[in-house]
Formats: sequence, C-alpha cells, structure tokens
Amino acid sequence: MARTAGSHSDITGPRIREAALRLFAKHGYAAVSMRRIASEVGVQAGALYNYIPDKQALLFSLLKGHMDELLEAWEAEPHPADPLARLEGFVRFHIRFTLRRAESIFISYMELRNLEPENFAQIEALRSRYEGLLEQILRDGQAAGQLSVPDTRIAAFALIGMLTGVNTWYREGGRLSEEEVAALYWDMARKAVGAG
Amino acid sequence: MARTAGSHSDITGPRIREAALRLFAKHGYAAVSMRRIASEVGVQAGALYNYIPDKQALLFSLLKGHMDELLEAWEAEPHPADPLARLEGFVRFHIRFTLRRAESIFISYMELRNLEPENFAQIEALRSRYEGLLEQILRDGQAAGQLSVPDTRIAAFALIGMLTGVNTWYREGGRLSEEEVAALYWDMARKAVGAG
DNA sequence: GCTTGATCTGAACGCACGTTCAGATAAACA
DNA sequence: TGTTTATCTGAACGTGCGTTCAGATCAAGC
Repeated sequence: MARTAGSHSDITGPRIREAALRLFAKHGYAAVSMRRIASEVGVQAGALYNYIPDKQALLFSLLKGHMDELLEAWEAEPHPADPLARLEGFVRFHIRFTLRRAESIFISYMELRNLEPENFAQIEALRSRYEGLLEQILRDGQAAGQLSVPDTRIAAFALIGMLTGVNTWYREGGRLSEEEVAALYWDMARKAVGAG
Repeated sequence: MARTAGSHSDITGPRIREAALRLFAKHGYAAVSMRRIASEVGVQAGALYNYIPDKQALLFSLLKGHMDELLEAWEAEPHPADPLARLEGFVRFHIRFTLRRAESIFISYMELRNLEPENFAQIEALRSRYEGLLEQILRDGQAAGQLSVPDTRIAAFALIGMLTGVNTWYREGGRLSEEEVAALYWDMARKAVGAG
C-alpha cells in the first residue's frame, strides 16, 4: 500500500488546506494534530510535508490567504462616490463575507495568538488596513455631513464588532436569509453612526 | 525539598485559578500545559490535583464562575423602571465588565469549543440567559415606544457583539478612559436601536 | 517497456502531555 | 514535645505530538 491511484499534488494540496481550515475552526489550532488533518484528507501524516514546511506555516497560510482574499474582494467591489452608499456597501460586503467564509473569519479572530510574532505582525497589519478602510469611509461621511460619530476610530471598531458578531448566532437554513440579515444590520449600523 | 514554608490551600487554590485564567487567555486552553500552570504558581504539576479533578474541570470552573459572577453582578445593579434607562444601565454595565474582566470575557468566548458537551451546554444556557436580559429590555423599550428595532433578538446580538468588541482594541492606560469608552458606546448603541 | 520523478507509506525520533502516587515535609494541635 | 494531617515533591505511566526519511508506488515521457 503506498500512493493511492489517481491522487495528485493539485488535489491533495487544497484538500489539506480545506481540512485544516475546518478542523482549526471547530477544535482550535492547538487541539488539532497533523495526523488528524492527514486522516481527513485520506493520507498519512508524513505526506502533508510535501505541501507545507510545518504546522505553523499551515495556519499562517490560511490566515494570510483569508486576509488577502478579503482585501482583494473589497477592491473588486463597486465604490460609489457617495460616502453613505459606500458605507452601505461595506456593511453588506462584510456581512456577506462573514456568512460565506464563516470558518476563515472565525479562525482569523481565534487563532491570532497561536501565530509566531513575525506572522502575527503580518496578519495584524492586514487587519488594520481593513479596519482603516471603514474608518476612512466614516471620515468621508462625517466630512460630507451625512453622518455624525464622536470618534471615527472607535465607531469603526464598534461597527466591525457588531457585524462580525453574526457568526456567533447565524446558522444556514435558519429563520433569516443572508439578505434579511444584511438589511437588519445595515439598518442598525446606519442609525448607529447617526445617518438616521 | 517538599512543601514550601508558608503555603496553604487557601492561597494555592486561588492562585491556580488566576494563573490558569491568565495563561488560557493568552495562549489558549489546549496550548497551556498543567506543568506550565503549576510552574506559574511555584508548585509541581502533581500538586494541582489537590485542587481540581482534571484540566477540563479547571476550564469549566473558570467559565462557570465567570458567568455566575456576570449574572449576579447584573442582578445587583439598579434596575430603573424606565426601559431606556435600563438599556443605558446594561450598556454601561457590559462595557465595565468587559474592560475589568477582560481575560474572563475573552476565554468565555474563545474556549467554549474546548468544553465537553455537558459543560458546553451549561455555559451556553447561562449565556443565553444573559442575552435574554438585553432582549427583554429591548422589547420593553419597544412596547413603550422609546425605541424601534425591526428584530429585538438580532438587535440584542448586534449590541452585545458591538460592546464585547471593545476588548479587541482597548488597552489600559490608552487614549480613552473607561468612562469615555462607555459614553461613546452608549451613544452608538442608543442610536442603533432608534432611540435617537 | 523503461526510466524518471513526483507522491505517498510506514516506521521511527525525541519530546511533552495529563495524570497518579508513594513518600517527604512542615504546620497545627495535643 | 510528639503526633497528626494537609500539602507538596519527584518520579513514573502510557499516550500522542510534530517532524524526518528511506523505500515503495504509480503516472508520464521517451
């Protein structure tokens, strides 16, 4: 028994990442062994090391990939000139992302502390950039007189905290659709920043 | 070398809980060993088992203790008849608790998944009770016509998410005092639920 | 059909884990 | 002062960890 028929690098590689993402989200990085990930992929633990240098690099790669995808996806969104429309776009975008990439969002909040310092700093920088995007929208809206918050920085944190919170209660197939959730949160977010 | 002079049960016990809380919050339950906790207390790992049956029980005890303290502290607060005042009380109470018991709040969100099923169910029930308190306030406020939210349940989740988010950025001795943070969040929370 | 190279197995490495326990120690009490 | 008892040590247990690697296997190119 050795290599299973029909298995290839371009299949196993992604499957390792998918399995790791799912298991890390469910049990936590430290609680998931390489053997467990390998078994989920249908492979021996040693085979993982054809694809990743070590466990830490696997975690970092997942978090980095997530943040890159998040920022790129935001860039690809339409960015209306009107600050309030841009804010609505951000809220809806963030909700959508949070619901569709629930596991990625989850581990990128939970597993930060399991990153080695250099890795942590990199992810933290990307996160700050993302938070900065929202803060800039709020500043523009403030300057345009469309909204009023006492502190744009804190307001950005508050909004992101509020929006990201959906993944603590949202379950697919539940009472509310993604669109309904987005509408509810946009209503509250809009009011919260005084754009009644 | 055996028992260190002057050490007693009523000192070691709490110190174990304090060390475990701090270490779990910083590195995560699965990443912290019993030997590490013991060394923090200045004791050998075996000595821990004079105070707790096992590691899981230690985690559960910390989370249960936190939830009990949270609910009891809320009961001890004044509960004005006016729903809007009660909402303000809740927001300020939650911010205060989140800032002062940062580590407890942190692990009671992060380490839920490391609880065995029966333990998880217990903590989850207490958490639901706490969320229910806020939802009831929102319903009362709605009935009194003082605020307007499309969905009290979701609004409760959104507010708690927003408020709890402070512990992702707040650092003691930073730019804002606890009182200033509370004021900022109360301003946004009040507007968010349409009590402009 | 042979060779090559990518892919995987299976066993092994040293290490750290949670937990147990017999024995040592010192504080408390007679 | 002698005895008791709560408290802690230090070593040990079986287990599973992340990682390495020599050798087996199979797909592809000639």
